[in-house]
Amino acid sequence: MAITEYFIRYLQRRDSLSEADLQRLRALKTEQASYGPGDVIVPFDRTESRSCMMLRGLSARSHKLVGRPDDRVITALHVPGDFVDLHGFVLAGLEHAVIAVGSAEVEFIGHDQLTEITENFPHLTRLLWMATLIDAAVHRQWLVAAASLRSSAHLAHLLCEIYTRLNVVGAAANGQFSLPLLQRELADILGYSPIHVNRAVRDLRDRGLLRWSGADVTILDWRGLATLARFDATYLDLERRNR
Amino acid sequence: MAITEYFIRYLQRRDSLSEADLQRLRALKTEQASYGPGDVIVPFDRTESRSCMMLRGLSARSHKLVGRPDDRVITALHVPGDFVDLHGFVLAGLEHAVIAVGSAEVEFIGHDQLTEITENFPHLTRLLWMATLIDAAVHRQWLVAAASLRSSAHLAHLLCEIYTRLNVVGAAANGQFSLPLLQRELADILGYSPIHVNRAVRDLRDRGLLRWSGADVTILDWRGLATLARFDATYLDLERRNR
DNA sequence: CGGCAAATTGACACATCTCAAAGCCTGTGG
DNA sequence: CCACAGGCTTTGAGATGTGTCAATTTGCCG
Repeated sequence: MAITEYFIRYLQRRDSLSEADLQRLRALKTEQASYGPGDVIVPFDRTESRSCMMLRGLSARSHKLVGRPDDRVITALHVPGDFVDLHGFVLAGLEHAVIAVGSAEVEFIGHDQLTEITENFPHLTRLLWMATLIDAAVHRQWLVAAASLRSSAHLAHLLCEIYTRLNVVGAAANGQFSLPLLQRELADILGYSPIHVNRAVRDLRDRGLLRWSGADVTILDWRGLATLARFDATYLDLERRNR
Repeated sequence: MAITEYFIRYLQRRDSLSEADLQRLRALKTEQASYGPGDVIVPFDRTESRSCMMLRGLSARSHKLVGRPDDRVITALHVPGDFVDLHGFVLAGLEHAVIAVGSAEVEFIGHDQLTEITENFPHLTRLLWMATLIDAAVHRQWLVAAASLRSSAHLAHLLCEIYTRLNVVGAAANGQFSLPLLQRELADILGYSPIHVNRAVRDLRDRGLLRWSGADVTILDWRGLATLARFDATYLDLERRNR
């Protein structure tokens, strides 16, 4: 069972891979698994011995709140090609759970293989490190968005980012993509109430920026959406360079 | 000029360092520099060839907003021992500036030395990686706080975190620490207006949770403050383990 | 057709922002 | 030692953004 080609595209968009790096990646032993909407992919647990990568669909990092079992906060979304909980390999474990958004497929990679890569493949190690740092840059951008954008613009920013990330790995084009997020889940991501998310969605529709029915989103006016969101993709680090 | 002992304490709190690792760290060639309040330590620039570590004081990651030159958002605070822009080594550069909060001293480390570490010191490499991942966990926690806490509790969470991080490296004790942040800067961190920050500070004072005058903060009721903020230090990954 | 979950809408309460003004501290020059 | 200036902090009042609750509509699936 070979590692997803999405991840290789993700890396090749940012650096070139040597033949040895490519072979090492393709030789990874993985286990595949499928999940339905809301299923827990990686439980909140600090003893996991493998990390997972998205193959198909979306996943989210879901934080429980102490003393409020009904509420949760989603701090990240992951698209195909993302190495979702790579950080669980270096840290003592996860401080949150990873759940499926819509139906999803993932591949698990044992931490022993990652340790081996850090011992023998320094360049590949830096690229894995890079992947976790891009996640961190996304976190920072979400903080910037949360602090500086009102609801519609904040939602618009999320949509610009997700579309761009899907587009990078070839999972979306022509402004169209599938976003199987409930408005309740969007609320957990943006930090608003579900009702307010609804108003933001309607606002973007009323402005003629997009069409959105069920899970199908079509961006009608990219320029307008990106301007409203003050979106600038620099933080996704899409330059190709030696690392 | 030797690397800061703070960083070694930071690492030793989370893993044990071999004699070889310690020697490599202490042999790092560094350049030291001092800054006054508000000075730019690392400009917004994608061509920096060295990374900096906090020696004394605080620094912040400051994001400019497109089209709003007067506003900015601060997405991270760094205390002594933090390897502030280590991620600039692996990424194409920074998407933000690093500025001094109060007066500060830092040490710069050339990226060539970091590359050399990734080639020859896999365990040390994983620890550097870990440091950047703890920063990412802090970002996530800030997102959780922003989405789930109201102003006073949100401010309380920041104070609990900064005190804990200062305490870990031995830069604060007995609930007392120096926080040379203007209320305007606190506003840029929390995503509130300076006026609202002021009301939050007053609220914490009125509840008898802390004393705060100028840059001097004394936490009078840690339990109360942590409860209000729903603070749980797990995300700072303070367990000692092999990585 | 019926039933359920999600999406949508309206009305009102609460949180936070903005603008304006007053009070406080500190450094400087007389 | 005092007077002053400037920046920061503090306070007040009204405008805007967002949350909550309740009800209705929509869309999917049995």
